[in-house]
Formats: sequence, C-alpha cells, structure tokens
Amino acid sequence: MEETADMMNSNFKLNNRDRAVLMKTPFLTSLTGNSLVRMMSTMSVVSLTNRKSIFREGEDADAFYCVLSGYVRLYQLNRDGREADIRICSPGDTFAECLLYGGTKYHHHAQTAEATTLARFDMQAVRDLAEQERDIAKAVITSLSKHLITTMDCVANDRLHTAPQRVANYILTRCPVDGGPASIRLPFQKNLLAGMLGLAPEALSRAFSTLRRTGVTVRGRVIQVGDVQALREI
Amino acid sequence: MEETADMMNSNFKLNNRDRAVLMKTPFLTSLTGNSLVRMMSTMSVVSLTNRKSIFREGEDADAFYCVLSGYVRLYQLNRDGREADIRICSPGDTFAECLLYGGTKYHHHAQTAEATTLARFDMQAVRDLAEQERDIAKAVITSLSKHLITTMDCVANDRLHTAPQRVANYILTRCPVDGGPASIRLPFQKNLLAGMLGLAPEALSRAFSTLRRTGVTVRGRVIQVGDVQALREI
DNA sequence: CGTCGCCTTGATGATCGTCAATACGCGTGG
DNA sequence: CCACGCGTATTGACGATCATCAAGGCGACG
Repeated sequence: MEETADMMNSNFKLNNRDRAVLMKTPFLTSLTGNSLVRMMSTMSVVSLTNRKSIFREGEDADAFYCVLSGYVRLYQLNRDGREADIRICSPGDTFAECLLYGGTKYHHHAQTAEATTLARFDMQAVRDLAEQERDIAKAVITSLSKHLITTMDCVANDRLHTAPQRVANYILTRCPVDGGPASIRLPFQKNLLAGMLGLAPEALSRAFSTLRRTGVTVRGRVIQVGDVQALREI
Repeated sequence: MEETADMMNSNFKLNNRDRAVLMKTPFLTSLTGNSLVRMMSTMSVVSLTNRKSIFREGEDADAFYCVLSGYVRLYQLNRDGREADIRICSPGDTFAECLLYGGTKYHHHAQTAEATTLARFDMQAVRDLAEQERDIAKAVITSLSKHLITTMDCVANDRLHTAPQRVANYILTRCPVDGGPASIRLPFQKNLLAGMLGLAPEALSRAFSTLRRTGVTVRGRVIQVGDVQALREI
C-alpha cells in the first residue's frame, strides 16, 4: 500500500484529499494489491477550470472519468439549442463508465461546473483489465449497478414529485436523520441544484419559497430546516 | 449445444420462441458452453396472467427476471397512491439485475401488463457464477451498461421533449429507416405506451391528434405515417 | 463604493394532469 | 355474419405546474 500511494503522488500529482476521494469510489474501494496498482496505472489526472468541455456528444469514447473535486454537468441539447441536465456528478462520482461495453461514442456532453479535478481512465485499458482481474470486473459491476439505481430513482422522482417535493427530498438526503431542526450548506450553486432536480433555476427559487411555510429558510448557500419531520410530510 | 437445448426444453418447459428470445438477451447471447449451461441451471420459467404482481418495493431481492413474452411494468407510488411507470419491459428485456451488487431489496414494484412469461434467475446463484466465470461477469456488465444508457436517455427525453416529440421519437424507432410513408402496429395497449413515455393516457391521445397535422393517422393499434422524414423535424 | 454575476420575483403562456362524459374497438355470443 | 357489451381510447373543460422572459435585488469581490 505504501508504494501505491507513492506512485500516485509522484506520477500523477494526486493530493491527499483527491486520493482519499478516489479510493472511496465503487471502482477502487474494493480493489487491493495488484488490481489496484494496475488500475491506477491506467489513470491520469486532469484539472480544468470552470465551464470547460470534457467531451461532446458523438465523439469517440476513449476514456471515462471520476470526479475528485469540483462538479461536472452531463447534459444534452434539443434541436432548439436548449440544454437539459441529465446528471450532476459530485466528488466520488464516475461517469461514462457505461461505455466500457455499451458503445463507442459519448451519448451526451460533459462540462465542468466549477474548477474541477478528474481522474481519467483509459477505456480500452480498463476493458482489458476487467477481463483479466475478477475483482476489477466486480468493481465495474458494482459501480454500474449503483449508478443505474440512482438513475432509475431519478426517473421516478421526475415523474412522481413536484418541484417542492423534489427540493424537500434533496434536503432530507443531506440532513442528519433525526427529527429536529437542522442546518445544511449547499456544496454548489443553486444553478446546479436546479439542473440536478430537472428544474429551471426560477422554479427552484419558487420551490424554496413554497417551502418557507414548512419552516425552510434559505440564505445564500445555507438552508435552515425548522423541523425535519415536517419536511418529510411534503 | 444440443444438450443445453434439451435441458431447457425438458427441465424448464421453454418453447422455441421463448428460448430464442432468451438467447438474444445481453445476458446470454455472448455465453457459450459451460457458462451457458450453468447460467441456465439457475433459471426457472414463470408464467403469469395480466396484472399480477412480480415483486413489490421493499421486498427482499432474491431474483431478477428476463421477459420472454408479454410485458412488465416497473412503477413506483407516491404518498397519494398515484402510480408512475419507471420502465416498460418488453420481450428480451432484463429487470432488477442491478440488485446483483446494488442492494438487497427491490426499489420498485413490478407487475405484468399482459399475460407474460418470465425467465427467473436466482440472484445469489448468478452472483456466485459471475465471480467464477469471466464471460458471465462480462455479460452482466454488458447488460447493465445498455440498461444504464437507455435509462439516461429516458431522463434526457423526459426533460428535453414535449409529448408530441416523445411520441414522434417512439414511432421513428419503430419505423423502417427510409424516408417515405410507413405503417406500424403497436405491440401493446396505448396505456403502456403512455407510461413508457412518462405521460397520462389522455396526454398520449392529444399528442397523437397533434401529430395528425404532420401526417400521422392512428386507428386502433395501427399507426400510419405519411412521411417519415417530416416526423423527424418535430 | 461600484461592478458583475447569481439569485429572486413578477407576469405570462404552454404544457400536461385530472375529472367527467362520450366514442370506439374488439372480443363474445347469438 | 352481425349485434351486443365491456374495456380502452378520445375529447372537452379546467386547474396546477412549470418554463420563459424581463426586471430588480442581493451578495461577493475588487
């Protein structure tokens, strides 16, 4: 484990926080010894400023990524040029890994939504590794499974819940689970949260003001909840 | 290959059509020899009439399924008891396979939407197999990947397109690709199509009548398209 | 203190869900 | 082959929800 840590620091300029994030991803958290080393050797680190394109729809899919810090927006365009977010990736999230065996071209656009550091994995190299090392294949499966479940939940959430309900749900997932008052801080701009929930930014604002009567106060990025239990009733 | 076919017929009462469907699923299409035999030995066939529950949200996930004939509706309920379809599974589709490594309980309800025949795979048995046989792990990955891509497309479709656009898209996926007139027959009730597209049945009807001015005629389950190319412009 | 960018608020319209009534298709039985 | 009846589909009316456009406020940062 010593040498892997060294390798990561020296060869790929991973700082401690980024390395910790990377090690907790479904892809790497279960790997040990040789598998981990081989996986890390296919990786490189990419740092980008805000609003930079990572890949575009239709391009050849030669890599997938894991967010180490910052945020990434996956989105698509319709014919009129309107953008719709499909997914917001936070530190620890992996994206485009479904193209390991699901196709050869990216199906959507990816863009940073903040200054962002990414781990870049070469698609073909991981494909080969997954065929050799059982635990890597298993890690891929775990990652895909979790990802699929959250995406299906996203569909259900979109189709079942109104804007205030989606916002309440989001707040609840970020709250300590007890029933009293709570305070959380958004890790990103409201713009991003809106996209995550499938809303226009204005609709998010209105949802927040609807939730005021349920004891939710918003000031900047800080959200105060009077009674967590009351929020569950929405 | 002879003995596998025999085994399937005698032990599991698979008729020819169902067997052909099963062999084309991402799970089985790439398997050969021993892997295929072992996979088939974890399978059993289930036949259900219309509107029967396959599993409910929160139940222990002890199996996943592949649709051989008929249709299955995956849906969730909100607090008011309103149902929203998450996915409609057609012959050849696999569902709940994401729970192989994604959790121990079903995340939604599954119900037949017609008289339906299913292949039932024991979750733990396939988990064990995937750890032993490389090509089974790979088959799982392929299935999950494709499934994840279509689900992400579903999110994008919901967020980007209006009801008539979604219907037009659906028709186009079912059309021979040339540009002239075409005629297709829906493989199921419009109720199901509405759920697939995230619409109420009435909204589907209205979308069809909006599309009349683009040369789309609907009579029963038969849809006539005057000009496929014109439909793409929607 | 000023500027810029993000967020909020208001007004408006499009879209879609819901409820209710009617029409149609399809399978059944005569 | 035709008439009947049930369930599905359509249509209308209405309201709720949400996107869009435009304008104003707030906060961050120089």
